[in-house]
Amino acid sequence: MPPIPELEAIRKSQILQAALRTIAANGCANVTMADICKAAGLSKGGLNHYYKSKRDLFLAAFGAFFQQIFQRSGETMAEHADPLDKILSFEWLYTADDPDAVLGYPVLFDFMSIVVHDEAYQQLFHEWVKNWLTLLKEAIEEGNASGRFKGIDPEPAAKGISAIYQGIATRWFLAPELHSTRWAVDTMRRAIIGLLDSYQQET
Amino acid sequence: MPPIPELEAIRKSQILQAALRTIAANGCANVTMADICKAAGLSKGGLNHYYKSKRDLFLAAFGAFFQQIFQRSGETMAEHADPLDKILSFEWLYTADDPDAVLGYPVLFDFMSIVVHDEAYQQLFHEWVKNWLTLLKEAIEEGNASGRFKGIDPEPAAKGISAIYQGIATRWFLAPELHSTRWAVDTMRRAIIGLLDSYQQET
Amino acid sequence: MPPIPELEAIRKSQILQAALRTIAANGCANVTMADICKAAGLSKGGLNHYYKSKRDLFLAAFGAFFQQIFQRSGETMAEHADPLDKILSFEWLYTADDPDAVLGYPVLFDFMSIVVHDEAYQQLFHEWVKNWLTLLKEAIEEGNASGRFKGIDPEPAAKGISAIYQGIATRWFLAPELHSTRWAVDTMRRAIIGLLDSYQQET
Amino acid sequence: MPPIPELEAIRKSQILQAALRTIAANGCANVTMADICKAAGLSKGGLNHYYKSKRDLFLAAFGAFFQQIFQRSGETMAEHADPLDKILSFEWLYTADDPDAVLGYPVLFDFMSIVVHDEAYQQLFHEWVKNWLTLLKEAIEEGNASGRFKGIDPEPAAKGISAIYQGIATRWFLAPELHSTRWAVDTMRRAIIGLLDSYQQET
DNA sequence: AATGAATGAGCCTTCATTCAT
DNA sequence: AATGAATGAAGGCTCATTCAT
Repeated sequence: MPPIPELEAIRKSQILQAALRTIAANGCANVTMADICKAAGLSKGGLNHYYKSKRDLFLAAFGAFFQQIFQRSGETMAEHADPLDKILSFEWLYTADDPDAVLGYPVLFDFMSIVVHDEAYQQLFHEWVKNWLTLLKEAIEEGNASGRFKGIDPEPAAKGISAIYQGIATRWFLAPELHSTRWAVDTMRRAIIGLLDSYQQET
Repeated sequence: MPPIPELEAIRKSQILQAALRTIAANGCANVTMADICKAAGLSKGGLNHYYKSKRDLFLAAFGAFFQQIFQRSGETMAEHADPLDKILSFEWLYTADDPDAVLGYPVLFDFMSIVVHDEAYQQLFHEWVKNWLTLLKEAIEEGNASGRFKGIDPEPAAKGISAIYQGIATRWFLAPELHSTRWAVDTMRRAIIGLLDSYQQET
Repeated sequence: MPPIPELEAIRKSQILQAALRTIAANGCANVTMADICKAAGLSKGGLNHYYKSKRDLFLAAFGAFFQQIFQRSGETMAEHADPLDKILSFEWLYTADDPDAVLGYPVLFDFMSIVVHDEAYQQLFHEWVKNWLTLLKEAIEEGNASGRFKGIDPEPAAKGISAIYQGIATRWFLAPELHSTRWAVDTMRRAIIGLLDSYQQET
Repeated sequence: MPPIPELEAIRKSQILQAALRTIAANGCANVTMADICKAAGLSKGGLNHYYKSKRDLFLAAFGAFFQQIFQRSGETMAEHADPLDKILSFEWLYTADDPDAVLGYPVLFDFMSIVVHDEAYQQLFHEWVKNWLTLLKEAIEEGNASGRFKGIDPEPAAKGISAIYQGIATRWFLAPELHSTRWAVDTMRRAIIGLLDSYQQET
């Protein structure tokens, strides 16, 4: 009988966070199990006790990552009352000193490059996108219901909003010399508002 | 004293295209030099004669890739007279049976995941973005000059357009079950037009 | 101060039988301590409590194995009155549905491959052979005494009988498609009787 | 174009013999690829050039081993004219200073312990047995034809002879303190002649 | 008596790179 | 210009063993 019943959960979280940190720092392709062991403060065998293979560990780590991002997104949205404000609430994505953002992008880009060739990763990506879309659709429907929006079609609009966030993020993160945070936030608002307007139904 | 002076150029192109095909098919992290040799129909030594290291080869391959995409973009733009049409002319990016698009995305996602951790790749990304922006800015300025647009600020608008293209492409390519080509094209037009409108100056 | 003094003996037997089952199923080279733990229904630490190392455990397991086979052999022999019948009583060795035979051969072949390189195993093999020879020599001497045999030299004859059993067993077990049980039993009888005859002293 | 066309065959033979030497010396279970590399005078990568995996290499090594033994057996048999002499010609198997015998047994015992759990090895064992049987059956049939033997059934007799050789070899090699070469040769002759006699048909 | 978390040495395998020809 | 044999470092994974509880 283990002295600490939650030990497994604690260790797993420890390992997963260590893995994400290491991936963010070095890039998936350059991360070795030894790196993660060191970051997690565990031996090879100790890590193996919790995750049977590198692939297992990586999938779990990415899963945890998306879980965190999703939770953060929901919380930030909930801080706003106005539906449009909710939709525009993701500007923390363009905050250079936000750890979630700064650690998240390297992980995300690595992840996407793997998605292309790996079905299990595709599945994860799928779920993440759907989670994000759910949050956005709820905000749009709320706006439609309250009269704040005029019959915006939630499905394509949510997908468009999410795509815009990601497109701007890509530029902002990968070519910061060319794309200021100011530009990112400003462009995001313009493009999203423009897109939403295009869906508004004249009465 | 090469008997055929162009041989080097021919071989290099042969190798580069083989590398790109292999990268697109397997993903950078899974590509071995042996794979590329096989695809190029050359031996290890033969390949080594032209590219001294894997890194050299990959950088050259990505360079060639961006060169191709840039040329394609310019040509497609030039087919249109209206500045807005030029700006919207990249919808071939969402064409499932376009070889440039279909082979291009895997390469691009791999590329971006490396950019995060590699300065030389950052440099390349930078140039590619700037090339793309130049094309877009020219179209915007042309529209401003002709009165088609009303004083749109070319710099941020071009960056925004380019980011929108990429954001939608990411979704369309990585989660095709959720994002139809129809949605991609439609959303791209709505978002870009909305963005441009937001920059139009009322007189 | 063990609450149940026999517990140690019970546990050890439990472990040894589990080890033998596992060895028979997978082959020594493929057996892990974890396999044996699972088969024995014990944890690593529990097993370690009784056997300090894999080597210890294996030696004990093989010892137990030979003990079982020896006992079985003696019992079977004792069922027969005639010395020749006693000598020929080992045909259970060629019985496909005899658990001792079917589980025994994999263990035995593994054992012999180790004997070649390990002195402690050699010792065990030695003892096993000697035990077997003792049984056979007793039967021969009994036959000599009763006049059933005519001055057969017990030592070399017993060794020969034992070797014949084993040679036929090897073929019968490892290449059953080529060597039927019928052939095994028939050949064993012919060869052993032929050998014994060759030792009979004409008067 | 390789300077020495036979290089591959030479290297492979080099590697195979090195592997057999190492297996004979240490036992399959204790042989590492590094051991074989050292014995073959090759690096890990060099060895990998010729054999893609340990399993591949081992199968090839055992194949070569049986090939050698088979050739040796045929040659030795051919030195004798009389069918019975041919059949009894394998006494080199009990020669302590015969390299084929002394190196061969460790390999053979290792091999048999693997046969139990591995189909590919079973196949090899099968072929080896069949080859051996073919040699023996030819001699028996020759004896039958010449009148030296009287209608001995070649199939079961050959199997019996072969089994007797092996049974005696097992004892002689694994327990040499108990089984002298003199005993081995003598017992082999007695048992084989006894067996053959049992097959002779009275007229 | 028994658990199972943790260790770390060791092994097989891959692969970029070199170099004699 | 081109081949492919050879190198050796590095990585993922296994597993016997230890030990705190």
